[in-house]
Amino acid sequence: MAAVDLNTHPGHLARRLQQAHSLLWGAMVSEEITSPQFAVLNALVEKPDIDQRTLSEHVHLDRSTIADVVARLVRRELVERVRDPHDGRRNVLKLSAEGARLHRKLVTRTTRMNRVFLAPLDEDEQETLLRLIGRVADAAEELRG
Amino acid sequence: MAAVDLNTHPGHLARRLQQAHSLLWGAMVSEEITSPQFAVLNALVEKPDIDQRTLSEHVHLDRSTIADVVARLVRRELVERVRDPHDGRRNVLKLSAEGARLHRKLVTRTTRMNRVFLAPLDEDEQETLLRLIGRVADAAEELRG
DNA sequence: AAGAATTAGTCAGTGCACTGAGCATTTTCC
DNA sequence: GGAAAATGCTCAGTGCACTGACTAATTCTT
Repeated sequence: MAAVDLNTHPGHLARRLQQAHSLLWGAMVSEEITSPQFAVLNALVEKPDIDQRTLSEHVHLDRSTIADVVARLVRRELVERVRDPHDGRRNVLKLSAEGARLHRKLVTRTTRMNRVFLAPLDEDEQETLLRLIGRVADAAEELRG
Repeated sequence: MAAVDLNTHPGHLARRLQQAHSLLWGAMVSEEITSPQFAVLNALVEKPDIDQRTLSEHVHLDRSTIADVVARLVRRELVERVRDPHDGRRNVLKLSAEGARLHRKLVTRTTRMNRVFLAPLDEDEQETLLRLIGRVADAAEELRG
């Protein structure tokens, strides 16, 4: 059996896309805070005082990964994590003042970065790309959601 | 500053896409061999006897990561790695018989999996998605290639 | 031919991401 | 009210992916 053309494999392309993105992120947004960490900060701006499970649904990461990412943000004092007094299983999360400040700064940078990242495509193509990826990801997550 | 809609962020979508893919891969293709490992096997079918650097260009992974992935394939005896007698810096890689056999088996499975993964899109949309991702990834890799 | 520069690979360190097992705390059901 | 089920989190283990520092081998330059 002959070799396959990996450029027709969405998984391979997705990995390349993500990799290219994280490289550009490091150059244009932050070397300290990663894209998943930003996703967590952003979710906490939108919904303060949520627990880790709810957070994990919001940013589409599993509980273990969330625990790791949050631990790093806590270590940097960007997020506070306290046991919920009403339910001893939950950790309640909230942004620190520093975390909120950093989020504000990164929002403008990510906006700029996204423009550069998608610059090879025209407006319509950009919109199409985001929509199509969203549909495939939604459907696949549905399969074992 | 208000929170941002992560669904307009290509990096976040790319991560979700890749994650969803690797989940489906585990279910439909193999729990033993990962998608990057398959990419390496596939590259060695196409170009036998290449060294790790050349391989890393083919599958778009950096040298450290390639070394890890190849080490796992060597451990499973799917790939052989020997020092190039003509150039003592290089490792020459080749598939074992078992590696070639496994590659054949996985090619049919990945084809089936890709169909399922992209099923939410019609033919045109599938082709568009792959083309657009490819263009963005190519351009971004170009920036610091 | 000797020293400098380049090239291939390895290694340590960090971070993302999953699974599966286990622990503690609710909640549910009798 | 107490056993069983469900829920939230943690921990160990594996794999991908990068950077930066290092080693060894080859090639280039003079």
